[in-house]
Amino acid sequence: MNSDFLTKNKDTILYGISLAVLLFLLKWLEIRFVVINHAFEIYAGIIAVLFTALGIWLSMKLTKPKVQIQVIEKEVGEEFILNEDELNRLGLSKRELEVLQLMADGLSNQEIANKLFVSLNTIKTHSSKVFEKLDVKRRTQAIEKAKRLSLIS
Amino acid sequence: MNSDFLTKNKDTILYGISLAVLLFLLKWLEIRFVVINHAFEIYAGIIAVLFTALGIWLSMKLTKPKVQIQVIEKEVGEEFILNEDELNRLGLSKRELEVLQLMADGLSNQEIANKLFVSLNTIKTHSSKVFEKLDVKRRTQAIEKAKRLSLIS
DNA sequence: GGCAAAATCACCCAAAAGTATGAGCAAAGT
DNA sequence: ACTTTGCTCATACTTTTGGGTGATTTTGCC
Repeated sequence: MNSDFLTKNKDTILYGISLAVLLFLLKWLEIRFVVINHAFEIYAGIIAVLFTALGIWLSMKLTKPKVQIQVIEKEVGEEFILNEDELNRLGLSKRELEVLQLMADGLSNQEIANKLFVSLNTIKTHSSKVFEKLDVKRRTQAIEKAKRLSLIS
Repeated sequence: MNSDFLTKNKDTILYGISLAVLLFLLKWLEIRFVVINHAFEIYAGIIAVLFTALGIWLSMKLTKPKVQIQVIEKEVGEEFILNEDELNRLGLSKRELEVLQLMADGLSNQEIANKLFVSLNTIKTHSSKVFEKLDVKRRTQAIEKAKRLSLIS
């Protein structure tokens, strides 16, 4: 309760104390400059600066810092993530998957063979194994199914 | 350039003008209270309040609002939207596109012919036209390119 | 009606894809 | 040593795809 009061009115109390200090200073300077009358301008300038500083400090305490929230929307792409579960379930080997991906990229069997430094026969063998494991009849079916199951990109 | 200077130094100028006004006021009050010497406290209190207000106002101007950037990731859906521009550019007819889609679905030429109630020769003709317009050599290339260009789903 | 484009169809042929069968080799596991 | 798995390769054959040529019909626009 008591500490609530202090916390709640912290700024008010601080302002009050600051003002009291400054007013005391003002009074003290007033007494001095009533006596030494020719330095009146200096006295006035001092209180101006002091109270400006007080105002700045007070303002920073009173105003909550403005937080401007800027929202940026970032589109998340279609990044391909291999479906390892399905891959293991179907039992496709690394080589078979490799051939399947190149098939989907539009390469002919001979082109795939050239790219992988093997013979055309090897590619035909892998293709057959892929069709068997995917239970399809032709490459277009294999590609469609492999993309659907996230086996290839 | 001139307006740049004004915009950039807006706060400084305003502070300067405010200070000038207040100093003028201060000088004016100074002249009056030199004459009427017994109201010195009132004069001191006035400048205190005025410069406090100036400080508060200045502080609000000087502090920049904090900018907090919040990034929201937005998932791009899988919804197929036909790329009509590309379709028009390539000049694919409705029928050609239809055949291309069924090709990508994994159907053989004969199966496509059956589905569309036309002869195998018709499908072969449409295929050839599709390959020509897409500048590809085989169906796997046609499919890959058509998907890339959002012509088929 | 005339014209161009699209759709449909036929036929011939070559190339590519797909099937069937078999074999060899290396690595890993039992 | 034996078995299993994956990769590689060959041969013969069948099926499908794709290119070429040509024709007819339908559709849409002026």
